Amino acid sequence: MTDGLKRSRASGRVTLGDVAQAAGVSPITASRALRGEGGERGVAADLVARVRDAAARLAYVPDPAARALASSRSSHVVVLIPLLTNTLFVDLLEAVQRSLAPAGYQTMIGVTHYSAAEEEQLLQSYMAHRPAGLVVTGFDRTEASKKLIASSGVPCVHVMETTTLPGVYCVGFSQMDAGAAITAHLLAQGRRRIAFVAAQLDPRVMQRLEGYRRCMREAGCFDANLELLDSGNSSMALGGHLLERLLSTHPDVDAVFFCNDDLAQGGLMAALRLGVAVPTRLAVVGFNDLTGSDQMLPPLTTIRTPRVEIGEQAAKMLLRLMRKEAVPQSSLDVGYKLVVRGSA
Amino acid sequence: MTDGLKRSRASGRVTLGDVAQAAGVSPITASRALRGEGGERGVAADLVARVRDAAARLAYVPDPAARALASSRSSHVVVLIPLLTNTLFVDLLEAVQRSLAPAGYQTMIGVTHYSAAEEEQLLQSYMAHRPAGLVVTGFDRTEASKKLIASSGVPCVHVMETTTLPGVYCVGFSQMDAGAAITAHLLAQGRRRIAFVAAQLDPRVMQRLEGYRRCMREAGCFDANLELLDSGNSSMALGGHLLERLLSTHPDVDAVFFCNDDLAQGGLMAALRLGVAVPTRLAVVGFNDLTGSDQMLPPLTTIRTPRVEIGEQAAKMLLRLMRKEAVPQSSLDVGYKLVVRGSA
DNA sequence: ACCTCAAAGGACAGCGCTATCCTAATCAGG
DNA sequence: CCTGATTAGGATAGCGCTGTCCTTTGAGGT
Repeated sequence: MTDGLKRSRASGRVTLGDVAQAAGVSPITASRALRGEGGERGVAADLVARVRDAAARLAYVPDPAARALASSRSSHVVVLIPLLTNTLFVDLLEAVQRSLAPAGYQTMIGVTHYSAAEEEQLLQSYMAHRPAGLVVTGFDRTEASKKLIASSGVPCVHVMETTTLPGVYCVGFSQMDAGAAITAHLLAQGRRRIAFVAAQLDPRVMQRLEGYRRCMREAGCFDANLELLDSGNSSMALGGHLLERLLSTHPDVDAVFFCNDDLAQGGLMAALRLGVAVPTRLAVVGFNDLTGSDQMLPPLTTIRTPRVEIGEQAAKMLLRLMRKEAVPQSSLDVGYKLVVRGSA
Repeated sequence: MTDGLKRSRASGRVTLGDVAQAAGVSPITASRALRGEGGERGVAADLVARVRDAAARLAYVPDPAARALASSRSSHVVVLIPLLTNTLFVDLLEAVQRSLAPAGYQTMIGVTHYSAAEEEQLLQSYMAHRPAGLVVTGFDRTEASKKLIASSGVPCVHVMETTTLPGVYCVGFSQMDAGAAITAHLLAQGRRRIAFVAAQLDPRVMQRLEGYRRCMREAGCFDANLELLDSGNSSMALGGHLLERLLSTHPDVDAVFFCNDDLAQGGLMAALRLGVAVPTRLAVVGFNDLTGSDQMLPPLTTIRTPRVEIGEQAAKMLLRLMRKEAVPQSSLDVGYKLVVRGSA
């Protein structure tokens, strides 16, 4: 009952109650006035102004913990990506974060290391935080994870791939089509013995492989021996090793499709080292258009994947879902782009 | 007053109260039993076991929001880094995250883009979350930021640089010494006209520059014209441009010290393109030992910066601070390592 | 046998906010 | 003029946990 003039709490923190008092309204009205964005629940404009003003004057900062406890929804958005060492996902992450921050959402990152089990565990622990939204990579996860997501009721957007399954929100592009497109480019250049070299065999890599196969079959050039799949982690060094191995076992290849740019960059450096002329003797293409690919010698022909746009669109979609607004389309294909440079 | 057998709450969530009831103790005892790590407040061992067992049986997951509200300390650790596109910081971040996760701390990332103003704003908004700890990069920040950190009482560890200021916790290494060390290596190879090429002129880059200057002066080789500083963002492309510019204006240089590996990698590719023999005609060194530097042609001589160890040690130090344990030393120098490869 | 003191467990209250129900006021239609 | 629908604002009651006392118990000293 002892009301100070400004701060009633012992903690010294400015609370919603202080703002309400300063504005001459009840705490609930202050709460509603401050939150009211868009689909607000009718608070008179002059009251809103008065509350806003009081909040600004007192430098009021809402307490996310109290808000989360009372509403059982936090201001966190959990983003689950396979790896932080692949700039692809870092770009995606940054785009999501940049798009969500202005709306007051905090991003929490989980790294799954391409492991469905690890993802499940991360989900389990992050769900305790009652996140407001969820962004996950691809569709390849355990049944338990899927159930966890579905039963939690937390809005979820899947990125990097697309599906036409109803009720599943996703932003991505067709990895298979992109794989086929760059293979077609090599075929159009007159290449016939085109190898597919891959590491880090995640679902998206396998889809690119399918695109490659489809295209090679249609051209009558398919040969299963031209596929070199390595389960190791993708890196420049591995790309170099794989190219050496490929050239020694299949000296007749005239083009290589590396499933990722870091492998391709390593391959390109190995070719330089070995004195293999690119693109004359051997055409080389990559995938993703990562940093540095345009600086190689020769510059790398690749598929530019729109991860920034994917991140932005996913954030936009998630924002709608979190606000319970209508989402125009649950599956968004943002396409890809063939970037032709010197290597093919 | 209606007590169900298992779940008393309408939300269906298993609460601490449920666990306490199942274990036959009061909620506070359950709370203490479950939290008690190390410096616990005497709860009998058998009770602890009973509570732990009950929690496991009911699959109890504590609510971070409720915990944060009641204790005014969340389980979040805020990590502020300049950039997410520099693998240096990503490695650091991942190490911190990996070290903190087992202790139950969630990492929240803030990207400052090398801007003290942006950092201040991030701090302001993140502090509302009452983080349990803080990891920040370097010491270069606004007075307001410093005050915000100090007055909040949130434990804070500074990374990448060190200081002997009392009461300031930091883990890093001497950027200046490292800069001097690699310059000394070039001098030892008989190089005399050693250029310093830099972009992204953050405080740490300037410290490397100071190390370079000190070393060059001592060797009687100092020439201010050999410094090429560019305020743009560091990238391979820029490294290439800068090397070209340098060679055209100062054809007599016999070595280049790039302040960061991405610049150096770009420089190396440019040298290949231009037909400049490395290291015969021109020695090239970088800094940080980033991904791909060992795959260049020739492989890049550089300073390996121990960002993973910095991350781990910073996390360890922060953990101690958060638990109010004694910290052996407030300033930890983890050193650096000269990695000699083909380019110098 | 008395008193003191420390240790273990519990009762109580409240962190700061919002969901939910409720009241008062406004307005159109018969 | 009355009724019922609609709206704006408020009172109440927690969300799930932990800080801060307070009570109980038993050991140890004299």
